[in-house]
Amino acid sequence: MSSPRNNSSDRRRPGTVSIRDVAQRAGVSIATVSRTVNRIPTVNPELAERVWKAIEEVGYLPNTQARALVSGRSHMLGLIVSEITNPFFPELIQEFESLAVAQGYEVLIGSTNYDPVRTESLLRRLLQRNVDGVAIMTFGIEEDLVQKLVEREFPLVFVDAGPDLPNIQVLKVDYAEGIRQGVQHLAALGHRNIAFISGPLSQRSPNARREAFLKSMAELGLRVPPEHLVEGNHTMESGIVAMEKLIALETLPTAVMCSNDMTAIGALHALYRTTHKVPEDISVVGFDDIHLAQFMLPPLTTVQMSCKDLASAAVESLRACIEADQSKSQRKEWPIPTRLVVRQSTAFPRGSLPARVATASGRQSA
Amino acid sequence: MSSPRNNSSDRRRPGTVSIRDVAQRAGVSIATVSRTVNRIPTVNPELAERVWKAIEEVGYLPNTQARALVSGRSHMLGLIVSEITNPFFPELIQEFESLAVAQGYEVLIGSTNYDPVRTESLLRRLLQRNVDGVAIMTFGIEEDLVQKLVEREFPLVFVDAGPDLPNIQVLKVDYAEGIRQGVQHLAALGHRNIAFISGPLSQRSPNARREAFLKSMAELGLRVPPEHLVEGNHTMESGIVAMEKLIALETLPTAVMCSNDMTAIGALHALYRTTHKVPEDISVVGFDDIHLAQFMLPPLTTVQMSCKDLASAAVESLRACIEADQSKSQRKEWPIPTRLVVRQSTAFPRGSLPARVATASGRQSA
DNA sequence: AGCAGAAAGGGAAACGCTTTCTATAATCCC
DNA sequence: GGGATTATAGAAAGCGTTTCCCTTTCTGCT
Repeated sequence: MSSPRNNSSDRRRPGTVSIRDVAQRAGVSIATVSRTVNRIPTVNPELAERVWKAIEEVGYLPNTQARALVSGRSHMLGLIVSEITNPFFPELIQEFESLAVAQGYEVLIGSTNYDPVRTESLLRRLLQRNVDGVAIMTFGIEEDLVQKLVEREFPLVFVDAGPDLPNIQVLKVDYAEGIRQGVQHLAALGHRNIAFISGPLSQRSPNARREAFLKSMAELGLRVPPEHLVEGNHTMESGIVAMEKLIALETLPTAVMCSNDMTAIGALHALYRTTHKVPEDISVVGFDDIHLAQFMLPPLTTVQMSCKDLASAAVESLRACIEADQSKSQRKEWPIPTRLVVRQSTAFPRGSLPARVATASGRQSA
Repeated sequence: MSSPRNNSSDRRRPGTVSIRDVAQRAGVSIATVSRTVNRIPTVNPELAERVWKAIEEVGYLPNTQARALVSGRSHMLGLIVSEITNPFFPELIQEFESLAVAQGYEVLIGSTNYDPVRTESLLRRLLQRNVDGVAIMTFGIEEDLVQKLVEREFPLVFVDAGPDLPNIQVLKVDYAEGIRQGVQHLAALGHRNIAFISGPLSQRSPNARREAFLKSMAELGLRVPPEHLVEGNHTMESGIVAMEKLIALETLPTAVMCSNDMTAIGALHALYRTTHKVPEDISVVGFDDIHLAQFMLPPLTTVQMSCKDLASAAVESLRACIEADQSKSQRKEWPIPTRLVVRQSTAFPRGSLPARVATASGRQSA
């Protein structure tokens, strides 16, 4: 009882039981307990059983910090998003988290709110917490900032583009395909005047979306006057403002594509408030396919970018990177497909054939 | 160089620098470095400066795991919410996180999705990660489950009600006040037939909201027939379904209160699809005042429960609990006020004075 | 001058675990 | 049956910190 290191001692939080308590209870050494817990095959099955029983009895939970300290792996992943209040991201977080947990990782979440200062301190905090890897799913980030912080080989996954360092993976979203489908869908309905409300052009991904739009239009020989390209910031409010700008033009475009769904929802609101009817007066297409999109009035036609795909590629690439046995896993790119989901916010432009014939407007009672 | 423990040694992740590297560089012992970092006043200012310089030069970041191991504090807080995809919760998470970070805590987030199994494993994971405290902001949880897991004195904060254990704090949301304001607002407009769409009644908080509604109605001598009380589950989908049930009744109530905003938004959709006009045909009141509420069509009248209040009470109570020097901080209750925010989804019932006179319907162009 | 007490830095233990190394007992082969 | 091999368990060395305790050097007082 006077051993210098007796178990269940001094000032630990009451109820905390350590590996020593289990060892004592089972009458084995702590090494054996550790091996049992980690299912190392060299431990005698009978002994193992005794250990498990002891674990059960004393209610032992291995201390993750201690584990992390000795193994060098924290089994935590960082997840950085742009804005947690944009509904796209909670959906992404949910997927990411459940995949990560299934692989035995915990997730530390951070939202940059588009603020470089916040972003930097966020990343620093994550590094200090010894996360095993970070997914930066912000659709645009100051790269030098990252580069500065992560000179060491550190598992990192970006969306669209990242610095060219070892261990850095990139999820390449195929904006071109989904957006082309959207443009072609509108063109097929007869639209010629299609406007685009972009995200913040200081960032990479919003730019890529806009480029994809312009390219798709060019392919069809459709001109896009500069006043039909308005910049927003991916929030609903900015969608409202942007749409109001378009409404103020002499000639309203007959269709609008938006860089994300929240923008499209804002656009819908602006149109509704000014008694423009969607899709009769103007068609609207979003991007992301968030859950809310199908519940809009009318249900929103949008380009789907599956968070499932995004999340699973992110988790998978990080895991591969982390668990790779020093075999330098080459920087790898993971393609993320996109595709158009046609709902009821798009129809023939006014003046062509009656819209109702071709697409349900969704405004009648069921 | 052949010392058994030379710095920047073997298989640590390249770039990782420990307290020893700093000590060597500054020509002091690791104890001094530690004291410097922790700003213990007994270290000579000149020496401290040398140490800080060395820290800067080698790029030292203290290892949080090691710190946690020895100090017994992980400086992490758990935050459990019902459903991260319900927009109320990201708003709450954001507030909670920024307050926690300001206090030097990191946040581990979990979403139960109303699944007791998930909840249990979630809580277990958090305990295993040695979080210093957990905020269970789920508006309803199986209490025995918690009781079982948290027999030890462990800082925990609940919404509405929790088991009566030491170190357990409760945020008492004053549903009565906000809901009474809502009911009285409707009654003052002339409504007599007011329906209520509740949340899942298996949980505590939805129940409290419903009770508050019934009580407020009773105070005014207003009867609530059973068919005007319909149960949902706080999702938009359930709001749609619930509203459809009300619409199918022989006589539509003239107003509906909802247990949360997502339900109200669902109700709005159901009404819109069946060509009922809000607020002319029927008034709708929500609860929570999520960001989206003001962007509904019409902007939603709702009872505000400030996430700021909720988050700051949660963080503050946990912090107090954690940092209390064993002085048994009595179980404390923290009141959270609620209040009605009148927007444009409520008006005189049809048949009374013209609604437009008294309340802007918000449907005209600005 | 001599000593008490303070100031300040270093040595080393401890936190709870993993893992290597070593010791013992059991098994094998000729 | 004896030496060599193979299973299996324990001892102990860390992992990177904090902190207790001790030593050394001063300062001040009689």
